[in-house]
Amino acid sequence: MKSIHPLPDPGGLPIASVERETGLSKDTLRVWERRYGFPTPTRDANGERVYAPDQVRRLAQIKRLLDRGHRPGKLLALDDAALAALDQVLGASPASPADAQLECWLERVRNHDTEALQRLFFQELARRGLSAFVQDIFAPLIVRVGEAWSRNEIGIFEEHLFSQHMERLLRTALANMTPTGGTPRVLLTTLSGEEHHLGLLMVEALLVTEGAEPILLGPQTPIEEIVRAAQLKHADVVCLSFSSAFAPTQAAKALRELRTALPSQRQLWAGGAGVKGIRKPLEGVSLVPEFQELFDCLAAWHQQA
Amino acid sequence: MKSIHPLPDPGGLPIASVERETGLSKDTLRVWERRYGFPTPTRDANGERVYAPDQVRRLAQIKRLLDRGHRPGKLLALDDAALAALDQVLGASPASPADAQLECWLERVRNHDTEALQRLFFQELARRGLSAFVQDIFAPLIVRVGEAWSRNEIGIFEEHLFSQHMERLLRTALANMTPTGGTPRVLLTTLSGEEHHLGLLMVEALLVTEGAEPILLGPQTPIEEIVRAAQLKHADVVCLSFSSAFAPTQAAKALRELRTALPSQRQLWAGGAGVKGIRKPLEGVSLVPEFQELFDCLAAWHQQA
DNA sequence: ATTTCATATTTGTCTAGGACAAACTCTTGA
DNA sequence: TCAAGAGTTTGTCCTAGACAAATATGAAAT
Repeated sequence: MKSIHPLPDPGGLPIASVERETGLSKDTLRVWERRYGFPTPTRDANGERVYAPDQVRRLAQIKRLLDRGHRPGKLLALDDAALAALDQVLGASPASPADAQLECWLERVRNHDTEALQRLFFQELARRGLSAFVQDIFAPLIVRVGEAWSRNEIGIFEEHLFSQHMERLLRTALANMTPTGGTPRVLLTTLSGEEHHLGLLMVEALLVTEGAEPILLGPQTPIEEIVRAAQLKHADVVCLSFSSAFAPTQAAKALRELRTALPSQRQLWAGGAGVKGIRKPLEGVSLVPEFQELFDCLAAWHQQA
Repeated sequence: MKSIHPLPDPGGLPIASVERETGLSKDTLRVWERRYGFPTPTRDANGERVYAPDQVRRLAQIKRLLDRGHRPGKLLALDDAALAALDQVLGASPASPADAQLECWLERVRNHDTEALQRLFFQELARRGLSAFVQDIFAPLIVRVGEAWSRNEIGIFEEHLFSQHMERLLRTALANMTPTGGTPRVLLTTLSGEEHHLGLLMVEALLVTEGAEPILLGPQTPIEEIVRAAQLKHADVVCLSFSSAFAPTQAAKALRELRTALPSQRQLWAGGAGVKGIRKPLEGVSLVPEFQELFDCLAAWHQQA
């Protein structure tokens, strides 16, 4: 019974922690080491791998690029500079008007200035409305914060404080809306193993503004229970959220399983960065990598009904 | 990238799915098979394990009993009947005056009647006030729901729906209070490995009603980040929450470590069912197994200041 | 009768390569 | 421009041994 968090004495992490932090399985971590010579964990007195924090961050960075479609063979051969360059390519993408604004938010996150964040939140919410706020500010901001963390620009504490504060604000905004009786009824949850739940809140916000009725189930529901919940709550649609940490092949597998277990008249939608890695379309499953497609799905549902 | 013959047979599951559904790691599943002769998966054309749905259900049941404190060696030797019997055992709780009322709430949870729960919530909140509501209704109710789940009286779905709904209601109630500027400033979080976060919300509610200023950091913060957060946010107190699922020895170890890493002028409080198993008092750490003690701690702080 | 310590058992996670099918890339031919 | 085939890359699964942390057991001491 090895302890789960072998208190990082020298600041190195054991393989289980690295799996949790990066979303790369233990098997993958070991096989990369064997094949590509990276990462290069040291060993503790017991012969077990100990990963340096720098390498963990690098693994997280590689994982992000992997999710964007790059291949391991290429990425693992690159050095820090080339990796950072690739990271910037997409990050600095279109110097969009909102870009400077996001940087402004990010600065507040870095300084853990919760009061300023709160002010910005209500200001932008009033200006844009909930739906546009979530799409233009909130979602990109979460991505940026994740990137900033993997680049070591902010710590776990800043990331947690940001998430917690944003969750509170978003829930406050949602509390004032009355979502009863709309259609379609959408069951919202994540699969076991997926911990990120801010995505669910964002989807809930969009659904509410579109007049649908979300049924928020919280994260980590086993497939069998999702099926039962959909039936008992008379859901028209089951919508799952996948973060980029969720392995696309696992996601596809689980979706296929769920699709066969679910009565065919209930639709199945899958959203989040985690579905971008699914290339082949799955029969009877609507993939919703971007929020925009969510509106298409809603429209299609209404037309069908 | 092994795929998993997704559903060739009517319902055998590959090991990865069983891991996801039961929460037992692949390693554990394999070593149980080796040691105890259970489970007994068949093999597909490819030599890979295929688990029968019945066995998966049984594994989930075993996992529940495991979390309740039973040991694998015993459980895996039992047959279906004995296992079911163990599931029922925990039954009779002491009949307290509020007992009938809690039973009434519980009935609503069983029927996933969210509207009735919402009505009850606001009714009781208005009658008792936030602080008494949390202590007399909310906290005991969470315990009951957990028990009901482990007795298999309710499913994961009902438990999730309840948690999610209660979290929303509690946050709504908290949103209307203005917690700025109070003392002491209390940093609220859980350690890595501890997922239950409703306890944090409850503590937040109590602190707010007492005029203190909670700083909610969300769950799963590593120790070094807690130290940094306490410093940067000028927290007077660091308060951690431990659910009963958290091993007491781990908790004690982590608390000792945190205590030495934290400047001595910052107090350290540890609350929740998980600290009840800590026998020895820890120097410089206030153990707060019940909410009542939280008020004592607050009073002591004010006196000292 | 309870606490404390030392010893024995139980139990989950780690290790090592080898193997293989699915996913992906690249070529070839219409 | 697309389709089919051949070749490469890549993640997950396999076996079986090892070991430390967690827990149980028994003996000695308060």
